Amino acid sequence: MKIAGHPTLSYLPFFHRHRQTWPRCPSISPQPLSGLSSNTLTTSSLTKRVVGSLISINPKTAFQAYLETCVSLLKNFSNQGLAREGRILHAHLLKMGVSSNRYIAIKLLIMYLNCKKTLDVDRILKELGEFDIVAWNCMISAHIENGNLEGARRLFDEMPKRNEVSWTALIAGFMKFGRVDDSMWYFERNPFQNVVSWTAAISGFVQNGLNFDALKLFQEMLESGILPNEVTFTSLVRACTSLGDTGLGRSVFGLIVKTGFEHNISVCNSLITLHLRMGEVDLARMVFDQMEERDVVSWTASIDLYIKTGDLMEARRIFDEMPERNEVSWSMMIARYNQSGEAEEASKLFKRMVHNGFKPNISCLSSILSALASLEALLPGKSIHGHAIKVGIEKDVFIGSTLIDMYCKCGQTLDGRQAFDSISDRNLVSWNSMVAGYSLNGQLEEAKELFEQIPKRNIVSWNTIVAGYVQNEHCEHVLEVFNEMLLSGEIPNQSTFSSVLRACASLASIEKGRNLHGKIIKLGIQQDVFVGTALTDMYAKSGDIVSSKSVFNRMPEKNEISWAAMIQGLADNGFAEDSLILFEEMKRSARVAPTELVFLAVLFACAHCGLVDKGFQYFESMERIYGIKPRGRHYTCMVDMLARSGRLSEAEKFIEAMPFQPEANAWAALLSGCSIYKNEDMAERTARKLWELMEENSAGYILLSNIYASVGRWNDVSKVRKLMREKGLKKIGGCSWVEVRNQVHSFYCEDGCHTQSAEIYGILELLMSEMMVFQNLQS
DNA sequence: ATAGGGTTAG
Repeated sequence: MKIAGHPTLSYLPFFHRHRQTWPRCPSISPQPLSGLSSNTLTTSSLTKRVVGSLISINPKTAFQAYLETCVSLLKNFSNQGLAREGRILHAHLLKMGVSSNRYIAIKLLIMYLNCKKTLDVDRILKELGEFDIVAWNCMISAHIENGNLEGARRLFDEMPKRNEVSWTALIAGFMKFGRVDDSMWYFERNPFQNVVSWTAAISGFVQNGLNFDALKLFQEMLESGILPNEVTFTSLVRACTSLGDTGLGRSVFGLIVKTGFEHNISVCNSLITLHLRMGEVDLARMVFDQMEERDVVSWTASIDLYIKTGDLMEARRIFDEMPERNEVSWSMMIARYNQSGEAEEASKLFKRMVHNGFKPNISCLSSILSALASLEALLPGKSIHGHAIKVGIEKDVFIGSTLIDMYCKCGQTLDGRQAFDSISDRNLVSWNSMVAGYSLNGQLEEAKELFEQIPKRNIVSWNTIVAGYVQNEHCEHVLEVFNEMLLSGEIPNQSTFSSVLRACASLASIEKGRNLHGKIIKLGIQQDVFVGTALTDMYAKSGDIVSSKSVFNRMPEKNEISWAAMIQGLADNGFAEDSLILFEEMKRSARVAPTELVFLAVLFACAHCGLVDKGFQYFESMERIYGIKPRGRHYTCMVDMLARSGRLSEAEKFIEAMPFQPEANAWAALLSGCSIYKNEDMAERTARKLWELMEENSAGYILLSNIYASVGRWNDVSKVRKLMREKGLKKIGGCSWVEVRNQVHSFYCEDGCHTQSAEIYGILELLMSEMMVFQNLQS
């Protein structure tokens, strides 16, 4: 609401000093309970308006501003059900002689209605005259705003006379709450059919996702001789946007130009989004540039102009500099940060949004919950959950699905499941999130069971379960699930291949991997970063470093994970020097900075080249140049590096000087160095340290017993083994496997695991005897 | 009566 002759902000300090001269006003705005529940109408905005009315030279404007202030207050009281404050204001208005002003009277009516003061409602209705249709219509709107559709319908039936506004209010009201059939019942019986009622129905269809029906209704409207206006077109464009039909969008765009509505601000706003959704960034920019006037919606829509070109910084600049922001602008920016993987910034922006008095709605809350999920921030997530319960939206699909994600990413699958169960209208995202949540927390059985129950699976469901098998190291089953997926008719995408290739990498199953590579090329998705990275990794892990390099070199886009895979791959395959050369190349040319993972590969390469000093240089540069705090694994790498090169006392000093508790593997690396370089004293010390750390970790015991075994200390070996048995720790058996006719056959240390082991041993014996015969013949 | 914003898999 703009007031003519509104003073500039520089007048404000003056009035702050004289605020007490303003006649006592009933508690202007109730103090917000917390940042979240604050109302958008703040005390300062009211003061500004009152101040404006006082110093305005034009008395007519001042009076208007005064009325508007009262109306804002009434609205505020009405929304919060503050009947007492409302009564005080009513008395004030009576004294000022404006309570009979029709505009004010109607607002008073709505206030009493919302505060459920039926007696006052009846009194005002009588004062206005029972046949005041506007008053009745306002009451209907107020009921609809509160979601009380039956109340609205009752009033509609009771009212002595109805006009086109009454009918349209009901049509739009039912649409707003998803009751399309009820809405159409009134639409068909409406005696006042005009553009507005038709448009209400069309936009209602669009709001409820019935885009095609909206288009059909539009056609019917044209056939019945009613001409569309700018509002009709805005809704129509939105329908095209949701349908994603380029041809349809173009023809509607053509119709708009032909009928001369292309300069309307709302039409342009919807067109910007249409063009952006169709991938026509230039067209969208053209519409935006040619607009004569722009509003919050235009600016908000223009943020995506930069998001489409991948320029998040520029989008943020637009957001910061746009002339006005509302809750949708904030939500949009928060969502974009979250989608770009900048959850931290999203969360910062959310705090600022609440601080600035904006009320986050469902969309915004689900974005922020998603951001908190990736930050694994349980407490803030819980507080948002609490807020959602307080305002009664915890059963919403979007809120519920993001709550599942948030709780599960924080390791709380039970709470996640509770969120899943409480969603009133579950969709595929809810199901997929829950399946993902289970497999993320190692509950693969629960994940499988839930996956089976999904009513209608989509590509994400399949990818989730495939990824679940990979995460939980059931790689041998991944290919079975993948085949099942193919049989179900689902076409795999880059995400699927990324997981399945990871399984092949850990199985070192080169044949399967090559086969998948072929499928990838057939589907034309070999350009994808994730696919390229997974292929590079798979070939490297399977020992085919030539193919690995060739895939890597051909990747049109590389991220930090791609570089890490190649650097690690080279080091693993014994090309440590090449690995370090590649790392230097990455620092020179890549657009991405080295990460923890890359450094781990680099340190590993140094350890295997014996380049201790260079390793130290890299280690030291991690924090100094790149701001990456070395983790336990990096320290272990360094200990290994020193121990391998025989610099045992340095290794021991290094491990003692660590800022946090070392990994068990670090001690094990040192111990292994001790056994290679025969340092009995240090071995004894180190073994004791390892003992202390080895409380519940069977891997540590195994390391220790292996090291004892390697130096022939069999007494100690049996001591360790005995201790393990006492503690109930089971040795994880070694495993080996072969691939025969697309099926992986696994063999474990314990005999007889394979179903055909008897036959296999029979054949083995036969082969052995033949070999013996052959050997005897030769000698 | 309208336009701009939301959740899941790698």
